[in-house]
Amino acid sequence: MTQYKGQHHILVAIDCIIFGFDGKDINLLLIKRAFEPEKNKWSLMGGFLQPNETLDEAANRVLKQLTGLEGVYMEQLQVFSEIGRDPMERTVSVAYFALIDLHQYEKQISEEYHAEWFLLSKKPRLIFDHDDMVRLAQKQLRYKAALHPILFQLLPEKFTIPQLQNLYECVYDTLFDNRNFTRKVMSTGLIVKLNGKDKSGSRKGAYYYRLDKRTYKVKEDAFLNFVPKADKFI
Amino acid sequence: MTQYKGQHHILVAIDCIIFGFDGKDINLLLIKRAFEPEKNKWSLMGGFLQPNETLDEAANRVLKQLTGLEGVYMEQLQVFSEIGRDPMERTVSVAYFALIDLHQYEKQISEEYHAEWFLLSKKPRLIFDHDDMVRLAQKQLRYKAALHPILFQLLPEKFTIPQLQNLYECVYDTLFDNRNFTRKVMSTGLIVKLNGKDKSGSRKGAYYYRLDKRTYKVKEDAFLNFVPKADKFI
DNA sequence: CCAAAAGTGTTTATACTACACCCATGA
DNA sequence: TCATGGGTGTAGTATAAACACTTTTGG
Repeated sequence: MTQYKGQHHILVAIDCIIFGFDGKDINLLLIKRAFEPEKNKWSLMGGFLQPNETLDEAANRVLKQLTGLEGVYMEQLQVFSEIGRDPMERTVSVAYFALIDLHQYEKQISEEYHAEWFLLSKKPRLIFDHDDMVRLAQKQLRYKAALHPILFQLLPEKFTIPQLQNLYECVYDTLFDNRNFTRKVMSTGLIVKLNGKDKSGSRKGAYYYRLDKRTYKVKEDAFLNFVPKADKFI
Repeated sequence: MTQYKGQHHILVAIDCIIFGFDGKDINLLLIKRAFEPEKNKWSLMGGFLQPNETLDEAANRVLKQLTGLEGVYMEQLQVFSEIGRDPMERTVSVAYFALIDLHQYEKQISEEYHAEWFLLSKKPRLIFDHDDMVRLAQKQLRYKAALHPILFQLLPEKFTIPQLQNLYECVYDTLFDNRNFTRKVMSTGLIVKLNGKDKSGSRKGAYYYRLDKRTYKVKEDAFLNFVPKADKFI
């Protein structure tokens, strides 16, 4: 077989918006770009699509390079294709966003990229259109998390309800009633109480829970409602 | 400025899943592919991304070529990037889905593409991964329409409530209670009663309504609930 | 006057919201 | 013993669901 004649071939990149939760705040993993243009500026972790991989594979490859993690929650966000978005040459970039428990993050792996976690509220200005990508990812995170239980992906295996509520409060930048929140979460059957307690947050200690993976698979796509008046925040 | 060295440049295509509503059923606009490979097979309307346009612009260009319509509802769906998806050469394709009132469709424009409307339930097998694209678009249509009033895009300016309900019933392949449906739609303030009646569907006739564009702009992103137990259908 | 679709209200059940006190513990 | 965060219940309100009859009119 021959090729399509006279068509313009261009670079296809992927960029990953990597969100992490440190127990207190939402963070964003950024690198110092290693090559021109915009060398040494803060940037999302990215790369070019290779001939032998799909976009999902490319995104997972990039994520693994930076964090050492595999099997992470990740979804395609949107393609960015403004003509001058990369001043070097025409490049379209497929943005992915990923959610990880940042305590699983392996620092040594990322050091070769000069990676750093930034509070989402204090991130530096990024290169190209990466600020737009982050903004859109944040919006999508709020949208999706209002309907589906994806935020569990940001927590460790064992977590407490106050931690979970705090996470939701971070994402929506508001406070929820803890009685209503607990009741809603419990009513989904998504979490299972464990024996131990986490004593780091208080004298009394808060019970650990874990995800019920069976229920999670069933309810991943169901419409939930942990977030009162969710559409006000989106 | 020079270019990125040693990177693989590839073709970027766009493909449009165009949904229309004829008052009775959801339809899909397809063309007979005009060139090899898979010449004369049924296909989505598509094209290659040109150097001087963004993806959104490319999608709108393609849609206009085929239907003559501009300013149509359209959203980026997903990029398809399986390695062998186009046997001719590596191509990633950005799928868009569009919603149009098919009575506005200009037949003569499309004749040069041998375009035809197909009942969604009776569409032929399509080339490449276009069947996957249609399946995903259908899923996204159900998802989005369960939350946001996008289905109005499929109706003419003047429409009746029975028409609207019938449209929802088509999309979700189920029946709704007409009293509850009417009440919900009316309570949103999205539609305005007109004087005339549509007598084509019954002796008694059904009042025409139109969208209140001001309210529509405000509520486009709000979570609505025309669809009872929506998550059962997604 | 009859067939066929349009239009309209009420009751019940469920889900959501608001709200405040006691508990357990380590220092 | 006290300061701190964790855990729990109830009553009121709003929203959604289930349900059936009357209206209109062309033939």
